[in-house]
Amino acid sequence: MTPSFAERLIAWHASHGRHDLPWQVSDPYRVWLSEIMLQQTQVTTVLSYYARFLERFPDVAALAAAPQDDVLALWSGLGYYSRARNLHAAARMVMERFGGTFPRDPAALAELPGIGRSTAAAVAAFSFAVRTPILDGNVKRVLTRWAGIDGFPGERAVEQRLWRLAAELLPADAAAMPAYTQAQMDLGATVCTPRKPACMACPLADDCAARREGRQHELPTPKPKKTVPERSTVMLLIADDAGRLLLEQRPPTGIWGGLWSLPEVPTTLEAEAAARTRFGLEIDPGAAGAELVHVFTHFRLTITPLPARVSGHAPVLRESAGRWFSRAEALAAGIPTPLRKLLARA
DNA sequence: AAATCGGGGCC
DNA sequence: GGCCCAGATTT
Repeated sequence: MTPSFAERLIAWHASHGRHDLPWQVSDPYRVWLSEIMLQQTQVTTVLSYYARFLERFPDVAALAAAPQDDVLALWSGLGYYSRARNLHAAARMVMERFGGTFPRDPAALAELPGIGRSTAAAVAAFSFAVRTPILDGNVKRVLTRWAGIDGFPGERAVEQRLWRLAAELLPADAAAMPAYTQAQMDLGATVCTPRKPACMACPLADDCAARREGRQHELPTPKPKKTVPERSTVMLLIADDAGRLLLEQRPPTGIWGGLWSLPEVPTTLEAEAAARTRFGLEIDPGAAGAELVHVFTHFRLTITPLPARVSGHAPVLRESAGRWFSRAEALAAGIPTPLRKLLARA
């Protein structure tokens, strides 16, 4: 009798899986934090952020008690800043609704902001050995290949089929859930990789549909692609006599939500008027610096940096709309990556 | 169902 | 330059 899907994965994980990751613990706070950081972010990138974050916020109570700016500052550079805002909000909900103790029910976990079905399942499986399936990018890749499932996994029908299959393949023994869940992630990350999968090292190769049909490189079916729009903006580097820069906090939602960034105008022509109306500052713009291209998933942003010196005050002074940051203060704050690059230039 | 959210690693 | 990554939320 050949071992089951789950049995083979667990046996493979025991000898070939990753066992040294810092979030491989049963503390739901640490598991949750790692899962959020690992959403769309690779393990090697997360490691240093995770250590720094835990040092500053060792438990959910410490995180809940912190100001949002502190949380965003530690998140700066990781991207998808709604993750940080949701993390903070969820910490406060855990304190208020659950007295600081994470629920073990995946459905309850999924009601916390930033925790979807798969992340909730991962937290429950790792922390409490709940018998519930995950379906992240790794698992989607493993399952579409092993079962030979065609169609983009982002489509509802395909995704539903994958969830059903993931549930059917769960190990019988709930105690095996932490190892089984980790095994799926590790197999996807180290063997069943997007390019050049190491099928010779795969415990599922014997009955893998994609391997049998030579379709490893066709599955999962890629997302239909579209052309990305181009956008441009001018970022004002307004400096005072002390050389400090004027930053403003971005709206809580949207791109770089809640982060501190440079004031922006559509074109250099609007710079002086914007400084006057928004901040009550008279400025003397210099020559525009070299353009900086920043690529997002869904558009390309060309940034023109425009340095300017404060030359006086308008009748109505509104510096409260912004805040003066020294270079060191700016680098320590929650700022988007392009600003970090601009600060590194001079 | 599609769009919105970033940034880094990798080929 | 394109694709990928331990996705969730909004529209």
